[in-house]
Amino acid sequence: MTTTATAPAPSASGVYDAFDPNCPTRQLLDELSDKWVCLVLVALAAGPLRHGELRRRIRGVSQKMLTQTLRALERDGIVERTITPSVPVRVDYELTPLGQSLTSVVDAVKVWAEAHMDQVDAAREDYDTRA
Amino acid sequence: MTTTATAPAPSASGVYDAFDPNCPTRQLLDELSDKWVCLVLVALAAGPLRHGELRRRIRGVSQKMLTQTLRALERDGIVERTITPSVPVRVDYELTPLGQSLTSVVDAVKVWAEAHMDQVDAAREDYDTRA
DNA sequence: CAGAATCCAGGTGGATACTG
DNA sequence: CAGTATCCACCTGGATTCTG
Repeated sequence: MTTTATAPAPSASGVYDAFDPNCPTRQLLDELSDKWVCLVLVALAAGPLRHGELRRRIRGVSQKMLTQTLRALERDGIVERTITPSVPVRVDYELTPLGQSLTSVVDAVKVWAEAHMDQVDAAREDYDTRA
Repeated sequence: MTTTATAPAPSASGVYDAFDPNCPTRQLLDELSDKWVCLVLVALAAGPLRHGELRRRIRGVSQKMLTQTLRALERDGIVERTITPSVPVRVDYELTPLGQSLTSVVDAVKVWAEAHMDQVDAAREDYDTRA
């Protein structure tokens, strides 16, 4: 054996399956299935942004959640953090190539939500009135 | 005015924007950005499944979360629930056309996670050792 | 401006037991 | 089998305060 000391390998081979609760992809899927992750990535799709710019773009995120989300994404190699040691420190975040591939995927979820909101609303109304 | 009694319209027009914390799509995005939603939809992509079959497929879901997830999806018009009043009641769940369009989208997230797990792992190791 | 640290209310979700 | 109802431990995440 070379790697995996604690993490139980997908299935001894190289096959990952998120349906398996012990597969590491299950945890990754959970991490990516997040409102903030989606919004952060989509916001960065247009280009690098500073911490404050992101907060202004994604209205409603607390500073804590934004930092937390960015840290996790940075650790996963999805986002890159660049520090410019100027007087007030300047920190920029931008998508890595890996991050760009993920962004196009999660962006679709956001787009879907915005595109089908009306249908969903109609369905809810129908469901609720039907009791 | 015709509809929207309580919900604040997107922006008086028909433009939805999940970046707006008051836009209903923000809440919808949050609802869809869920591990279980993703797994349930992908599981149903292959065809209708019963409650128990879903539980067996998505190992690790508690019965409570599965029911809760299915109810929300049903209300949103994404999943359809069919009851067959046999002796032990039979309940089948299947994707609606709306649900099918969403499934192809969230499936991509699951696929991405499974396809890039190695890269993410490598990035994490690098990040952690670099301290 | 970026972010680390604390405090803590409230939501999340698992386990368990019970109904039809 | 499908589903509801409770109980409750744990975690999430917002607000606040403080540092470089």
